[in-house]
Amino acid sequence: MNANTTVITETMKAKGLRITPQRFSVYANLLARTDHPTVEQIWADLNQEFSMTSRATVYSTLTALKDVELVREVLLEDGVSRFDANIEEHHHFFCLNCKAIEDLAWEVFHPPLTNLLRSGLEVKTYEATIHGLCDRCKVN
Amino acid sequence: MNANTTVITETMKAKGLRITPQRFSVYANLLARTDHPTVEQIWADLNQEFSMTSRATVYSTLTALKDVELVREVLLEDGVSRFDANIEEHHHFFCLNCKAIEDLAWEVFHPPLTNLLRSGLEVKTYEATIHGLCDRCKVN
DNA sequence: CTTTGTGCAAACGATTTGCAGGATG
DNA sequence: CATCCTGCAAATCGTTTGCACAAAG
Repeated sequence: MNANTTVITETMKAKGLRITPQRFSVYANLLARTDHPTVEQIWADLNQEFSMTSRATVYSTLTALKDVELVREVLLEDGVSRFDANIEEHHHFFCLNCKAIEDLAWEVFHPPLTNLLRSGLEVKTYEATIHGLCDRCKVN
Repeated sequence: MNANTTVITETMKAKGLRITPQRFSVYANLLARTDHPTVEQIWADLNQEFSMTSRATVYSTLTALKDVELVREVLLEDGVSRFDANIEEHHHFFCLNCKAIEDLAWEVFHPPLTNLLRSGLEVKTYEATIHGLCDRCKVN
């Protein structure tokens, strides 16, 4: 049990989550990647060598992690939910060609000019998505 | 056939779309509202008095309109696509309580500070969503 | 031991698809 | 009259649910 393992376990415990091998590996997998995987991708990844978890458990684990705000759900494409263990405030870059998703620094956008909003709207949070081409897909 | 009807027909023709009663009414319905309806809502609206179109046709019409950029698809909630005939650049406000969606002026956000982006990313478009409470849902 | 999680299979809801008949340009 | 659209039903796909069993604290 290395340091990282302990950190993950403690983080989950601190949020009141019961630790199981399935939950641990779903969260560890998500923490180790930055590509905003779908349930299917996480599930495939965890079951590559041997059966580790069912799809239904991946779903329920992600719901639990979302409820305690350890992961976020990202909706950029039609028909699939993607997940992100980066819970810092940030924006997203979406490659129109290869559909890759990348995190962007929060400072990339100035806060909204709330004086331009119709009065009556109460702002809680905001976030932006930039659509474009990543370096691999760009025609140079 | 009033002026508005002509405008709608001409707009569609100009984009190379074949005009049918179904297509006309889907687009006219979407133009007349600002609430970003789902397919189900458009379909229910058109079939209130008498049967006007099938769900499948609403889907295919929206796909056609999207392809020629007369409507936009908006993804803010899980599991449903919403549509918007406002094709001007704009942002969205999403009420966390009643799920209502409102268009926001483009100027509400300054353009992204592209110098803060990882070099290699080519920006095409961007848009932001503000999550908050609308006047009806806000506790005063 | 009591509570909560797991996994399977069935259920679901939104969207897509195949195809025969019908309308459009 | 050739092409494209419509509508129905069946199919698909992501996600949820019910339930019996197993594991966690």
